[in-house]
Amino acid sequence: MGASKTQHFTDKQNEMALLMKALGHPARIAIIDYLLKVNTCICGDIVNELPLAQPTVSQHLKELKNAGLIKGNIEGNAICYCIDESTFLKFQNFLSEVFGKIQVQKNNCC
Amino acid sequence: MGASKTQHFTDKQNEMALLMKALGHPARIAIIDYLLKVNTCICGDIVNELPLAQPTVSQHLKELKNAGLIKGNIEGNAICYCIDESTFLKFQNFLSEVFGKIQVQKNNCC
DNA sequence: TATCTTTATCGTAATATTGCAATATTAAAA
DNA sequence: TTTTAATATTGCAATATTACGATAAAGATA
Repeated sequence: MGASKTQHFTDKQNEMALLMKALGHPARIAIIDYLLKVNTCICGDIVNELPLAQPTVSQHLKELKNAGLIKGNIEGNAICYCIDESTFLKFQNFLSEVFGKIQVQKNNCC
Repeated sequence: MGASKTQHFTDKQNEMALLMKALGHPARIAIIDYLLKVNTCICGDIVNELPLAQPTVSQHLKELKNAGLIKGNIEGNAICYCIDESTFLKFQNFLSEVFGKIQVQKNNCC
């Protein structure tokens, strides 16, 4: 089929999965890496940083934006992109719960 | 095309993306949630916990196993699955770096 | 205004993912 | 040995993703 049966899962599970999926491509990880490295908004040179054609980069940026992981504002004839910290913090909270449970995992037989 | 150009990205970026991708489906998040909830290995009732057919669940389990997020051992005529803590810890380390950089992000214009 | 620069969108091809019915596999139980 | 139970694999259809050339859109610049 190809379409996930999202209606059968909790909102939290779906939300978590969407964030993970948005980061589930090396180009999008690279974009986030870059935005973190420069530690500021980027108005213009993301395309040059990636080994992909401009339409492809634009598409990846769109997906990150849809997931709420980055923000983009029009800035003259360029677009200014940066990390959306609030979504990352929410993501971090999700993951803290998960990792917290892992710490106390016991009785493994595998 | 449909195939990612993984060769152009760093090993770390590709590794991170694969883990994210493996968790980028609500059914797989639900499987991890369940394994964490029961806090032990599960030999048998994962299929009943999910609103999906048995072959579909089996496929999701395979993907989680390929990504190293869960371990599975043959246990009689059942399979015993549990969280692979070492992979999650590696994942957590990756993410700690990312979230650490987010904390000090400044000069945002968006 | 005409041109340049930058980013987005459209269209399309190649490939991947999701889901399940049917079937296979494997070991326990009868 | 036959049956039962649990999980995996195969095969397929529907849909999604990835990538990019061509083109559009929109502001800057000459």
